[in-house]
Amino acid sequence: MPRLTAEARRALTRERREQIARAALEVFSARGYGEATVRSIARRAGVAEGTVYLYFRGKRDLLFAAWETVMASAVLPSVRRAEAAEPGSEQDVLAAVFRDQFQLLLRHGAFFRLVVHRADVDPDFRRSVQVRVREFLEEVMRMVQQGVRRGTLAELDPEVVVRALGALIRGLVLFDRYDPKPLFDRYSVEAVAREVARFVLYGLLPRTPAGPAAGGQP
Amino acid sequence: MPRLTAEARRALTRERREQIARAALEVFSARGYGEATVRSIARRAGVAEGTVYLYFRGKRDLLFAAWETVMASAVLPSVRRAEAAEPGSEQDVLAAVFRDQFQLLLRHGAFFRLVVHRADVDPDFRRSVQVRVREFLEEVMRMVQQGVRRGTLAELDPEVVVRALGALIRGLVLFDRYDPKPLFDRYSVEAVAREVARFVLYGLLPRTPAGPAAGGQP
Amino acid sequence: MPRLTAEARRALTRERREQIARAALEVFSARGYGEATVRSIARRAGVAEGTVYLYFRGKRDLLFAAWETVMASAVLPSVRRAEAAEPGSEQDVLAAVFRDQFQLLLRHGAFFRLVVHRADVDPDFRRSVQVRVREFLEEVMRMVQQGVRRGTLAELDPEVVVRALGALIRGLVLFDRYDPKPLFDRYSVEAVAREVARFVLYGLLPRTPAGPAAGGQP
Amino acid sequence: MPRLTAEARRALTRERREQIARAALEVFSARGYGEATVRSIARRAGVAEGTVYLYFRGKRDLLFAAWETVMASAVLPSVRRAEAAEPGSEQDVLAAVFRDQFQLLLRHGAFFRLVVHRADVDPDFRRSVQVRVREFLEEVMRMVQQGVRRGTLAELDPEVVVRALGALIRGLVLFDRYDPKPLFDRYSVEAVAREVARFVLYGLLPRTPAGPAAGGQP
DNA sequence: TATGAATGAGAATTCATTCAT
DNA sequence: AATGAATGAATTCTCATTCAT
Repeated sequence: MPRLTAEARRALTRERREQIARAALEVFSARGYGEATVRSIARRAGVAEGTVYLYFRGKRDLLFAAWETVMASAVLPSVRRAEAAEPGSEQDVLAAVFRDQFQLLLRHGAFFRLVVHRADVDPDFRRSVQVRVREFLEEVMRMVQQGVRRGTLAELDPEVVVRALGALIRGLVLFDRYDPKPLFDRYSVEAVAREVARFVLYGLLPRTPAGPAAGGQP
Repeated sequence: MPRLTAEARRALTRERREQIARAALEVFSARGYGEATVRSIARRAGVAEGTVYLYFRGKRDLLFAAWETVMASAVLPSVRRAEAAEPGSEQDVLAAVFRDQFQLLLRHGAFFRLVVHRADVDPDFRRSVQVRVREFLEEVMRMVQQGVRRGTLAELDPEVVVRALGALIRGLVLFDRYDPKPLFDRYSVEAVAREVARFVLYGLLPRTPAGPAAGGQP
Repeated sequence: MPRLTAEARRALTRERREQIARAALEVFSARGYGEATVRSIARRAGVAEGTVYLYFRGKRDLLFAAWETVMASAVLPSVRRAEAAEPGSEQDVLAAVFRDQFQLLLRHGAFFRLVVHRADVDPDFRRSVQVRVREFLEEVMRMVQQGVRRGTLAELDPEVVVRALGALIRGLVLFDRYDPKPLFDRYSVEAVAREVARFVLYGLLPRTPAGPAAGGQP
Repeated sequence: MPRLTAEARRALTRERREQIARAALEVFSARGYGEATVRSIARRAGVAEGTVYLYFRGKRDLLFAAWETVMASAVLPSVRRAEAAEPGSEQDVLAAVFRDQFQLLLRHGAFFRLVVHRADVDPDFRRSVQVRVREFLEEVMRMVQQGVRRGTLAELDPEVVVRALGALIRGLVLFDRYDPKPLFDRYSVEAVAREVARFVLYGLLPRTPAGPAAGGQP
């Protein structure tokens, strides 16, 4: 005897699903995949163990859901937003993108590290991850190509540069935790983003006129 | 009455240990930590299950051993070797370091991804990882500082730059696997190393044809 | 949505616990602690192996539960019951206590022997046993002291006498099994109890025919 | 190439056996049967694990050997010695026997408790134990019967009295450990033996002329 | 004889999943 | 839909025993 419209019911169901998925995200982040138990996820979501199986096929399915939950908190928009909002210098746009990415990765660091590993072990999950990575890379790629076309970026191989930038972003944050003196404990996200942007644009070589790269700048 | 000298015995023991540690490395890399069973490790090492426990305290200990096995294949020396062997341009040294690191990470990619995750879950293991990361970072730091002092490198914040380089190196390789069109499937390690070095030295901004960036191209 | 009231559920849970504890008691009695397997206990209780762990923390916990199960079948009340029900001669009261104790010990002989040993090995379990032993000794002590005060018992050191009686009771039954011609195979519990009471009251020295010791014989 | 005579060799072998059996006794006493490992016994005996199997068929055999080791330290002689050395009063003889038994049981308390339990579980071992128990009981029995014949002991059923005395002896010591205020911590072996002998001879009834047993004594 | 490395059977315990209520 | 008790497969680890040296 349904008292709710089909739509209201579907909304409730979706909400319940998300509630459990969020719980899974938290538990996976804290304990890893193998150590996380369905029971602990159910408890954190405030439902019974059996209930989890009404919304998900099993533990594995919970990982997919947790991943989608994280990705739903906007990876993609960041690039476009940055382009739109800060049409200023190349450097500003770059710094903004860095900042957004850093924030996302920082919030879910442990989970990303789990994902990176888990994708090795579970081919289906790997495909799921790759979809998102591709989307992100394509965005950055477009941006770089545009810069090259406009003449505002050097003619480096975009294939490589794009990946280098991605690696820089993810790597800086994901590995920071293992750093004896973690960067993000000592510098603000803003500051790191600015400095990395400088580095990414001008490289390591000194900019004095005597430097080997001197005069090469417009 | 031992027929073997104490030394010969110790050598055999060490060899056995390494044999099992290598098997653990392989199984962990292929299956992850939770899914790897001591039995499968024993089988791959060609010993009985119980034998594993003669050489290691338990499954967890096998992870530590696998990690040491990987690190024993020289992370650290690579920097010094590069400096010594190629005293030429800054760019050449850098490219050489990149290349060595890439090779190590590529060989044990899945295991590094496991390590990165596992260190989140197991605090003791995290400490074990941090020791090695610190060693590596200190080496690179020395190199960068030297460059700055000599005036051959720009005055960027070394704290940040060092981490950016580390992230670049690890990130490029570790995440390549999740790339829809993996870089290292299409370019040689050598080529990627060269292009990344160019990027790292000169940045993304365009240079005049006379700049040294151009000289790096055939 | 539980179909059963919370109380009904709790009753079922208690019943299940007791069912498994009884099975544990039987298996421990038959095989000892080390040789008893959780699987065999589960089988005897008619449940799956995992179910045991829903009610008990582990094998060790089963031993504690079995011990409480045995002690729940009233050690302590026997003394009071005897005093209340048979207010007649000292000898009759004593015989009644002996009889009750004998019956309890006989029913769970093997388990008591296990307990006596197990308490050596497991300090926590020893404490658990001591609680019950103390309770029993205090009861008997009260009885003896009362007798001395009334002048109906000789002025022996009660500390020693109490323990002698305890030893007599437990010892007679527990060690009977190792007797080549077990006492309790040949005499009724009643008969042994009567004869031991006579011995305990009048000692081994001979008495004149007029002595009360004679009156106890048909 | 035997350098020793067959006899000398046999002596060495016997010594080795005893050395290992003593080690077994110690380890069994400390840890129980299930928890004792052959390795720990070998270590304590100062030999290799494999060596144990040259002298004993297996772990079970070590228990038999430990038991024989204990019994070899004279249970039996005590009664005869007592009779021979102290031909005085009945009470003195009894006290002497008690004393000897107490001492033996106290020295190997934990082991006797293990034996008492172990005999339940292992039928062969039970038979081994019964042989010794029988020997002891027959000795005491002879003593009691003699007393009765001589008219120095009351005409109690000797079957029962013998067992009561045995239970008293073993029980007092074996269970003392579980006593909240252990007797043997507070009284000397001598004192307990004396008081128990008094009890055993005269019983619990008061000896004043007004007492029910009064005048009953020769 | 003596050794101790190797074996592998067996035990306790955990936990994803099912299903009667 | 929701529950959570029950299941039993699978895993880690121990240890008595064997056997090549």
